[in-house]
Amino acid sequence: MSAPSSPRHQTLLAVAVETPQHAGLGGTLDYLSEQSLSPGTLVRVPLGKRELPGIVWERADGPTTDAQALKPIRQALTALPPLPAAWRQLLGFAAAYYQRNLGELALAVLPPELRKLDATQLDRRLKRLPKTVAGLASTAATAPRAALTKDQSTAVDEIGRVGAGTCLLHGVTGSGKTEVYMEAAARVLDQGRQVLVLVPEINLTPQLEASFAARFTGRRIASQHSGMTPAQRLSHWLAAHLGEADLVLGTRLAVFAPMPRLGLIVVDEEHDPSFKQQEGARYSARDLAVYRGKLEGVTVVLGSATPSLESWHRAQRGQYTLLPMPERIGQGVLPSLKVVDMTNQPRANVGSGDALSQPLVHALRERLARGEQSLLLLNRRGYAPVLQCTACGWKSACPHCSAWRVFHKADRTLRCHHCGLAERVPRACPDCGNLDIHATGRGTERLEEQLTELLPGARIARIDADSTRLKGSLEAQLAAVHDGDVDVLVGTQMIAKGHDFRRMTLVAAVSPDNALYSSDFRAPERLFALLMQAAGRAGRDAAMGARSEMWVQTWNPRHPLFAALARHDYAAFAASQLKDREAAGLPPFAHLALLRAEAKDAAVAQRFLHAAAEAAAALPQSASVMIYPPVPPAVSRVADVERVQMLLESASRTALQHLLAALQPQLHQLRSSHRGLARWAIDVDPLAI
DNA sequence: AGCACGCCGACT
DNA sequence: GTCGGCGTGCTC
Repeated sequence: MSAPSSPRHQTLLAVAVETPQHAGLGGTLDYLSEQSLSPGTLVRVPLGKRELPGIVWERADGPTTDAQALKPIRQALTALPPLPAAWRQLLGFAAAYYQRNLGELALAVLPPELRKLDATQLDRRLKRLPKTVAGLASTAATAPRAALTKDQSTAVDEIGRVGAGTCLLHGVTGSGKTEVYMEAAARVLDQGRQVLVLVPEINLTPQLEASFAARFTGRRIASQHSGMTPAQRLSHWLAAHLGEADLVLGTRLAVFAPMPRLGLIVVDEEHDPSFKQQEGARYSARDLAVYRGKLEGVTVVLGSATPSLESWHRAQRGQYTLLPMPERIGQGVLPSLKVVDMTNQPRANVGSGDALSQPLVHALRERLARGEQSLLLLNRRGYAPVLQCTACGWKSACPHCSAWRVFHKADRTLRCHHCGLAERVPRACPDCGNLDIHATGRGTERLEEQLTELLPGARIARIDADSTRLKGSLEAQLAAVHDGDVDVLVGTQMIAKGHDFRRMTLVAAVSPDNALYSSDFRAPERLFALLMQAAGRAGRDAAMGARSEMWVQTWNPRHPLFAALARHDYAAFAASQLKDREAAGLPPFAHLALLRAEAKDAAVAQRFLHAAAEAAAALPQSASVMIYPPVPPAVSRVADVERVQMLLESASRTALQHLLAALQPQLHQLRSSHRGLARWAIDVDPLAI
């Protein structure tokens, strides 16, 4: 006869478990355990009929749930050192700030492979770890090191001096920011501490990895990005967590890598929108990096040639230490700006889809004759953004989205860039049978085609999301450009990032105007960053730098953005933008949150948000928060799902936070009274509104 | 979110 | 007679 649940002493544990927020289960769940486990311990717990991974958390002295009903944990994975207090604090803060369930976020940022393991499997992985860790040590030949410039060594000294604070390293392209990161990292590594480096995109990791590997021969470098295999992700993460890795390099999710000896955090290209997660928990890895720095008492270095206005503003107010590096290394000169006033160009030239003005074509021919390279930027892939029937006015609308389908000439398809629907392009108008369908506007494919006509014999290449779909093709195409096999390169913004083209003496923005008057309040900031970055592609070679040019074709030649760009004057641009933002009550002078709702029927989403607005307005916490009426976003329907969003705005971040926290439970309730609502989500500090 | 239970239509 | 549609409800 077996005694059911002997009165053995059972301790009460709070466990963070992956329960979606709409499950109505907040914070942590309570479980029983035979042994007392320290917070941060990975456990496996029963939830309903399932067994899920969880993390032991600090237990708030809340009401003790009916102890009889509590279930015991299934397993404690004590072979893994507990996730440190600083990590738990970071996750606790992030979950609260971005309005997500703690367990959902905490488990989501662990390597997916780790969540699946039981104690036995974990033991096995940990036994094998020393071997993988040994493989992390850089075996690259140590690169010869150039002496630091005065700006660089000043910056490095400042970073060392700042202690627990944030530095904004404002260095123009080519000023050698990477050298500063590495030198600052070297000092920290020499103290036996770890360094975390965040980059915006996977594409940029191999490059930086190579630089760090060459600078730190023998050091163990771990990576964290979504391009790794699950097994790699896990072993590199374990190396970070166990303090076996010296450097951790990765994309935004790396901000959550536990590092027991953390001594420095670097965020490269801190202005890059990729640091903001755009689905699920919409966190900003850059902002969390700053918070983590404070939490762990380590220096955070934010680097950019064109800082985000948020960071710049903080630097101006003395909250961040500004480290300016205005000079390019090796006599590199920034290219001079040529603004083509499109209002002065012959109509025939600009009317019918010709993207290029005569002066620009002339400049391209000059480069061609001299054997130099040119780069043309056009932020729209495909051949033409829309097809139109000349007889009845039919347009190539997507049946599932409120957007036009883009004409891709290469494979004769109409493609929706929102839902992915691709169909063969119709030979005649589907509505009236007219054979004359007109391609309106231009994308990179069409620009490439036009260049082929305008520059006979020139070797023209195109790099965009379509031309680089296959793995490794981006690298191959970039290599072709480097090897001089390309005269004119056409591409979207993806080529403006991080690649140096030594023989490039002309960079042109073909059609940047839409960003100037976009409804997206960050569009000018992004355009300026893109153009500065693109300009930085040219003129790195001192000999060629002198005749390097940045061209801009615009209908608004007097726009102050171009004046600032001509002087490469980020500070002036930022000042004027900040003035606009202040006048308009936008970040960094106000704090924003979006409440988004999705439904098959737009009216359902509308009603839900209206109810949410009423509920919010009735809360005492809404006192200093502006609640705007729900509106559809620019593209309101995607894949037959209608979207509506509501803006909340406040001068006080805390006030906004309090309102969101108070509103959340009400939103869960409202959901049940709004049948047909697909989902809702809160986006704190949204990039676009 | 999963994963149950639960109550109505076309098949071996 | 059962297999299975997804509506409703619960998970410490």
